[in-house]
Amino acid sequence: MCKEKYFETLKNCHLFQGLSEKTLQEALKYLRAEERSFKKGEIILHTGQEIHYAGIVLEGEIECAFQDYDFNKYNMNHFSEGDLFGETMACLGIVKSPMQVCAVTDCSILLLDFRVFKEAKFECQSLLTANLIHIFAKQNYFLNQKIRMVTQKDLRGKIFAYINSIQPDDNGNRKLPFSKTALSEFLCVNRTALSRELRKMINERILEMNGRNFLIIKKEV
Amino acid sequence: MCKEKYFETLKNCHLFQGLSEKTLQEALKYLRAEERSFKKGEIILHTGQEIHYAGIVLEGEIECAFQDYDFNKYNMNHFSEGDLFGETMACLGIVKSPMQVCAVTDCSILLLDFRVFKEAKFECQSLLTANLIHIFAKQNYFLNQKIRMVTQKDLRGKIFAYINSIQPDDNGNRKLPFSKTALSEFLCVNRTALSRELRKMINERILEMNGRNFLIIKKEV
DNA sequence: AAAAAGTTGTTGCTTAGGCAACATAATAAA
DNA sequence: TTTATTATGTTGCCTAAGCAACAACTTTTT
Repeated sequence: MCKEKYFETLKNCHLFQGLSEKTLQEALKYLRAEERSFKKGEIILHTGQEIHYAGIVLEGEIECAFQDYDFNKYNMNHFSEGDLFGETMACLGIVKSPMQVCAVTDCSILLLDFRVFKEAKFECQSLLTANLIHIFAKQNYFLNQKIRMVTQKDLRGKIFAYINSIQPDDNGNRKLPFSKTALSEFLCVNRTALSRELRKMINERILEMNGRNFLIIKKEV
Repeated sequence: MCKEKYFETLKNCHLFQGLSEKTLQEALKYLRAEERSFKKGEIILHTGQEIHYAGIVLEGEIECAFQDYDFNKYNMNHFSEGDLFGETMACLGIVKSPMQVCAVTDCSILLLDFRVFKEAKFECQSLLTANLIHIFAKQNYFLNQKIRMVTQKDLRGKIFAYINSIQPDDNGNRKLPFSKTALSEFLCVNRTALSRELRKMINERILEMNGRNFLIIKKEV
């Protein structure tokens, strides 16, 4: 369970706002709280690693980032003492982390089992809140994806990130859900530049395009 | 209250998942649901307009965007039938909308008063969920801001968007909470390019810089 | 079916900004 | 204090991608 030492930090954490010491203790038990320590530079959560927990930073600094095949790092977020992280994945029930969490300094983390939030009771209000939480988590996830796409360093990276995010059908075809003009707006790039880059990718046999259908031929290594 | 016509849409909306027809009716009453219609191209919510409501798209398509002083549009999100929007602002209690919501096609919207979600009951679980919702809303807001920054079309725009987001002290000074190197990572730009652009802005007397302290002299018009 | 509105592709021109390569401060660690 | 380490600034080179201007095609509206 949680050490006395971090009590103040927890009381100031938004998640526990308004709770008395006694109920805080109950809440921690309810959430199966567990403390972990990490050294500076240590990876707290690897890309692809399974997660069932959210975490609170008790001490130190951590950061959250996407990492590419070519080890480009896309900075997403910094967390310091009292911050909650990982709640999106935990609430969405995504078990394989799409990003990496890493210790910027030596730090101490409190793990919380967020699966309990999904045990909704069947009266109207708690159902609504459970649903709302799910919506938030989804929206959050979407925004993360969007940031990931728009921060790719070149147009090709953005295109790839987007097309990859579309679920392929049985033949590996990925259908663009809207016009290419809309895609350029979504990716915040110039439409004609998008058109040009797509042409290039097709000429280089990286991609096949048939109207709004895409087929990835050669994965970027 | 809500027309029969849209009952199916509402039942398929994630917010109301798991509710019976009867409880759905109760929930709508509880949330003070009101229907509104908009024509294609019409603005549903202006930048800066006061909001106390979230909304569900009953019919049609809408889009959500930041709009700049120079009328550049930063596409954020599309919503279609059954989608919930505006919940972040509603939950955060931000009354002046930082973005514009606009009808892509003729549409029908159901307004919901989300202030009720904040009437937390004082038992542990409902408090936790209320807090979690707040955290989500904040995180969401943050991600929106971040997208807004990284999608600015030039470096100067990104810098401006970032510096503006820092609360100034009484003298109008804005203190960078981290190193400039970290800023370049956060904005996903090249560090040396950032350094160069800051130099330019200082030479043009747009900005004053003193270590990590910034003073905006001339606001972009 | 005609007109209007929207989508897609193409191709020059131009430049913002990424990158490399360096120097110098400022902090932190030994 | 000395030595690492990390932060910051500068500058030249070069290319990716924004923009304008156009043509052709599709879809929607009347």
